[in-house]
Parts: sequence; structure tokens; C-alpha cells
Amino acid sequence: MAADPLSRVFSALADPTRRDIVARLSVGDATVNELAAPYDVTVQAVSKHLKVLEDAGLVSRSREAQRRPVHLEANVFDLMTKWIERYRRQAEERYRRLDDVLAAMPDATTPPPEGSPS
Amino acid sequence: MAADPLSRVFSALADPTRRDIVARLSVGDATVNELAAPYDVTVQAVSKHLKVLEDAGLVSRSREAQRRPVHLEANVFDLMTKWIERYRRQAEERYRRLDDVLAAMPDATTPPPEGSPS
DNA sequence: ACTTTCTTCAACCGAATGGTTGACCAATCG
DNA sequence: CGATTGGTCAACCATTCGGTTGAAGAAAGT
Repeated sequence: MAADPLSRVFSALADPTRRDIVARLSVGDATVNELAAPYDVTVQAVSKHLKVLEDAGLVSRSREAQRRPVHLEANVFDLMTKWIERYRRQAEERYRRLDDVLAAMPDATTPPPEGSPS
Repeated sequence: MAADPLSRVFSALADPTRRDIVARLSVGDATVNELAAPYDVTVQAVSKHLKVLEDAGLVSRSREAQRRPVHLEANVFDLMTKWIERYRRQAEERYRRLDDVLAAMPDATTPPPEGSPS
């Protein structure tokens, strides 16, 4: 399993079945059997998927009689959005600066790509 | 390789080295050798990482003499943020409704967690 | 033309992943 | 108690993944 939390979250959501499970849990809690019903895989496979989601902190399981209702832990999403936003913003900022440079360029419609030889 | 774009993007970012590469590219374009320098893995390994990022649409390679400058394609992030936001919002909305229900509960300051024995 | 530099392709290896089947635990119902 | 229901654990299998080494491509430099 991945060591860092961010890798675990990204990795957990890299599987379409797991994303689907998250989508369904966003509507409301559900048991393993309920979650497994729509798919043509065994309940054990879904249980494994849930373990991956749980290890990523995306999901928690409580106990209620012999059922184990699964609950979506949506706050972990912030970990990702923060990371994404950071670099997206940085890339956009860089893009903006590049535009400024291009706009400030007096002539040279085709700007020299490397160290410009004076 | 994963079929759907969303899986590819999540999967690509599930690796810390690849996230690091994205972070460095957000500052500016770089060649494979430059990107490989900080790590103690071979250049080929980094080239593979870049292929994964490219297949996910996160990165593009152009040609410039014998160098292949790598460029960050930040707009693909939107794919993820849209997915995340959708379900986070839904989960929060559900949470809010639950709060309303609890608030509307007339008595029972400590709501019985299970079947309430009258 | 030969060499050097930057990069990728191909084959291989060990570890992790997603799936299976079969046995097992835990709690409720008869 | 015994049987049933809901869920997990364990072992196994095929595939994928991240890494290696070695060879090959492609563009410049000499």
C-alpha cells in the first residue's frame, strides 16, 4: 500500500468501481451487500474495494447489528483539491506571466526559443 | 492502461514521483534529463512516468532539436475537480439535511443511536 | 561520415492489484 | 442450541506497475 495519504486517495479513486461506490455513498450510507448488488463481481471483491477506500480515509464502517453500514467521509476530498488547486493556480499564473512577456515583446513575432543571442 | 480518462488522471497522480514532476512542471517546462536529475532512478524510468502523465493528458511533449521539452497541461485538472466537487457537495448537502432532521427532533437531547426502546 | 547527446523501445524482474473460491467469525432468528 | 444472514480472512491466479539493463533512433556537433 502507498505510504503517503495523498497517493492512497488518488489511487483509491483511480478505479471506476470505487468511484461509483463513492458516488452511491454520497446519496446515503449503505451496507456491503447493497453496494455489491449492482456489480457482477463477488461480495468479497467489493469488500476489498471498501478496504482500499477505508485505508484512504474516504469511507468509514460502523457496526449496526450484524450489518456494517459504510459511510462516506467527504472531508478527505480537501486533501486532493488543495493539491490540485495549488499547481493549477501556479501553472495558470505562469501562463499569465508568459502572456505578459509576449505582449510586452516589441517585435519578433516568432520569439527566439532559447538564449537570445544579442 | 485504464480505459476512461478520469481513471487515467487519478492513476497518474497516485504516484509521488509523478506528482513531484507535475509540481516542477508547474514552474516551467523541462526536458526529460532535467526532470530525472533529482531522483536516483534511471532516465528511462522517468521517461515511463512521463508517458503515463502524457496518456492521462496531464503533459505534452514538443520537439526542439534533439530535446523533448515537457509541458504541463493544467486544464485536465478540471476533470478531477469537477468529479470531486460533485460528490463532495452532494455529501455535504446530505449532511446538512441530517442536521435539520436532528434539529427538528423535539426532545431526546441524546438521540438514541439504535432502535429506541420506548 | 563518425561521434556525441537526448530520448525512447524491448525484455525482463519483483511487488502490488483486482479478481476468484473456500473457510471462518459475528450476530440475529427458530 | 442450531441455522441463517452479513461480512471478512486466506490462499491463489493473472495482470499491471515501477524499476532495471541493453539496444536503438534521431538530431547536432566535428
